[in-house]
Amino acid sequence: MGQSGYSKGATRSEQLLFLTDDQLRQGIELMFFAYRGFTADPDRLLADRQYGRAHHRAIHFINRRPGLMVSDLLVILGVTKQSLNRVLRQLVEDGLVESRVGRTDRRQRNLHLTEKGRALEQELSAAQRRRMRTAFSNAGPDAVQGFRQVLEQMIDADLRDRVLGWMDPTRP
Amino acid sequence: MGQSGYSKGATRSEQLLFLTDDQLRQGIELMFFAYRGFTADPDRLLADRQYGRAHHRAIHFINRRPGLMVSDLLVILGVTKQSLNRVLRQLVEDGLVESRVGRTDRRQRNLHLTEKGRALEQELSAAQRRRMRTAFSNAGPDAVQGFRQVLEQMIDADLRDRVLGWMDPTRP
DNA sequence: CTTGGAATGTCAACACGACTGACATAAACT
DNA sequence: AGTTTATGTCAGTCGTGTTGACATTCCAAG
Repeated sequence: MGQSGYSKGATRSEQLLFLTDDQLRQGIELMFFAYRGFTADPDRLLADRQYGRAHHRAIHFINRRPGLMVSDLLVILGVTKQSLNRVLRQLVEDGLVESRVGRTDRRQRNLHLTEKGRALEQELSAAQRRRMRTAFSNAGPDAVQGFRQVLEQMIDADLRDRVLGWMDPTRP
Repeated sequence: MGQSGYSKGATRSEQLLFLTDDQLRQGIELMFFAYRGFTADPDRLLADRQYGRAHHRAIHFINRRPGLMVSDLLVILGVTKQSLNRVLRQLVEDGLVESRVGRTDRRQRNLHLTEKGRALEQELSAAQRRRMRTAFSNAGPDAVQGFRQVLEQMIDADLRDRVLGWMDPTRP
């Protein structure tokens, strides 16, 4: 149960009620409105500093994996190097990110947050965690488990395994 | 249970494990990656026709509430009238949307999809539903219930009630 | 050692979708 | 008649994505 999905005692048509077009549409609209809320708090903080979501994403993942290479970040973010490079250049110029030449392969650049970068990261993620914590707390742990299961399934299949293992190393 | 959240027999610290910063961070990253997947299919279809997500959103909500006014759409989408107007003008010019003068108040414009507009809407929403259906199906109905609970809580509090009643009229 | 290719950076041009500010028009309300 | 509301429009700016072309650096294979 749980994993496979059906509550016991339901008829076949009742079992599939959660897959009606109307339920799916509500799920779609929920994703739209929830994502707006999800990004609202960091967006406000970023706007003050003339930054956008792209800067937030770069900062987030550099903080998560200090020393990661530009090429890794490109795969994670799914954008072109030109697009990422503009953001990265600003962050380096502004002293939030440090780009160190790789030790073994000196073509590579290892990215690190500076103290100033970590400070902004903390501010942004604290705001985002606050909303996530309230949502999780109000919904309860069982709901959180379901939330995770559905979102994992919504990720592109060819990215899913890579990304999930990356997010949580204690995984199959 | 469920609503209030705690599985019986768990200690207080176990009960709150789902609220650790690490769990919250994983939730945040999951939202990022899942939203990319969520928009990927429609994005491809839209790119072929030189449209973007803004067009999709307008088409979606005009289809959902035929005859809705521009001002309603502005509130739902949370953008400026200038931003919406550009998109709307294109859709009208391209013959996907019809803008009819209001019967009672002739300042208002009631928006409707044309046959051509409905055709594109169907194509876009079919692709998006396909992914949502697979995700729901793989995760199961209990997970879907949790998914909905968490996402509802993530919506801005001042929008939540309005939007939820709007999405599902069979609600408190 | 030379050559090929990978990793990275940069310049230019462009598209899109958001924003602000200012102004226009028509219709409704008072 | 004057004000407010609903809508549309023009002009400018910004952040973020794209393609295409080209340069640099450096590892690795011929």
